[in-house]
Amino acid sequence: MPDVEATAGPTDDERVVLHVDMDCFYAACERRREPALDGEPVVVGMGYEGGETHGAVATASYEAREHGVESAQPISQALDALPRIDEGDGREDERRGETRDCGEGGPAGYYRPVDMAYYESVSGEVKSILNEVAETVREVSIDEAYLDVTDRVGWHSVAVFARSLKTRIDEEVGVPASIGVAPNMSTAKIASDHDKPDGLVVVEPDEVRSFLAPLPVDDLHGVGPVTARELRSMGIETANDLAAADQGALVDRFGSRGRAFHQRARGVDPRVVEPVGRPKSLSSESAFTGATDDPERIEERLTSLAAEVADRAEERGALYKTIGIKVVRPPFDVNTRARSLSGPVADAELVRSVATELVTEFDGQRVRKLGVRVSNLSFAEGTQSGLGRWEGHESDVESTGRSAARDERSPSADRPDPPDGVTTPTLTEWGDADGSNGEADATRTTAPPTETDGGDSTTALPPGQTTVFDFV
DNA sequence: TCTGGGGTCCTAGGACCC
DNA sequence: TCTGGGGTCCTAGGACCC
Repeated sequence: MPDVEATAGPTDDERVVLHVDMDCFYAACERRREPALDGEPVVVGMGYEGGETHGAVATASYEAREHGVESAQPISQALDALPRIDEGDGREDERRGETRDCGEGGPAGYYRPVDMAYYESVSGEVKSILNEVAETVREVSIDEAYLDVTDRVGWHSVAVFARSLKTRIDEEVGVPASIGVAPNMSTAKIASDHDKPDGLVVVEPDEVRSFLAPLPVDDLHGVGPVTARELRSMGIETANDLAAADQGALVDRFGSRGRAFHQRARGVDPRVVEPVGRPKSLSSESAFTGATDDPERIEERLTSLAAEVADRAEERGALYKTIGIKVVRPPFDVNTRARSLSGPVADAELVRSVATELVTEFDGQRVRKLGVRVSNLSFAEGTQSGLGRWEGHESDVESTGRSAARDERSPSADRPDPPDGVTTPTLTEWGDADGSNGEADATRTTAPPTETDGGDSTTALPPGQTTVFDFV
């Protein structure tokens, strides 16, 4: 986070920031394609399949929330609070108890599994409207974005502007949004949340302090249950208390976050609205139905997670230098292990083999959830097809001398072997905006690849043969 | 409360280098 | 053998967000 002093450009008072937050987005999407759900309690479950009881609540409509269904709640618990409506599709017959017929009286709701592909497409429609009305848009998540409209709208007309944006999203896309307007991101975010659903709250610069003052500290972005509890133990209950607290004491207790809390409680947030950059990591995880210590199930699951992650990295043109796993043991013991390579790679088989090796530490232990993650990402300047090409990059070898790991997937049949003693560049450009990735390895070298020429892809490797690779 | 999945950022200690 | 201090990278864990 930049320092206040270090931030160039307009001061807080001069910026006009919108936070657009879709209301119960997943449920709204389900309603868009199934209008019969309008006005009904709708629960969208993650890791949930129709008729089942496992998984967790991703989104509950306000009607469902009224009956005690909450976000992140286990589906089994949601079903206790709000039984499932029997939709007569036959799936319900196998289940016991939780279903209630519509006519039976008592509240009941519609349950749907998450359909990310569909929600992404709806989100894309919303985001294209946002990008039309503002020059700077930061897409925070599938259902949330910040807009800086300082150059387009003044405080006198921003309410009208926001109102018409809401209407446009509703009419053109068919999902409701709440909007908060304020001189900075932190306050705009709180404002959008302040009158949900279908809210519109404008906090002008001279109202910021009084708007924030009475709010409980939990309402601040970045203050979760743990921090809120600690703040309360310091006698700090509201944003006003936090604003009045000694910043030094907050920093002592919360480190760098302490200063941000203090500032935001005072309505100061130096962050500038800018588009999100490249991802920093990619991961896939998956829970077992009940814990398992069966090595085959674990291996199998790990293999498919590794393939998923490698696929997604490839789609995005990402190379990774670190491969890691996550192992969650009952009751909820989270363990992570990671290993860094000597250079960035894009190699699905390597992800699998490293993940498999890392998980051996947990052999014989019961596992409830597994994850695979790649991090330390770097990106090719152009497309993935530019990776691993040797021709024409001799000069790069000299200038970068980089320890690029060999890219097993790259076409190599017609590629001349690199000269002895130099490394194979996997990228023509190492453009990382901040130079934080890769550059540090510039002086290190790795022996040229010695493994067999795998032909055109890793599939040419015999089963069980892993890539020859030296770890740091 | 029997807890899903995909991320970000921060911290702390250790290895290693100069 | 014991003494620094600065810097970077790596790993593991944790809080938080949607």
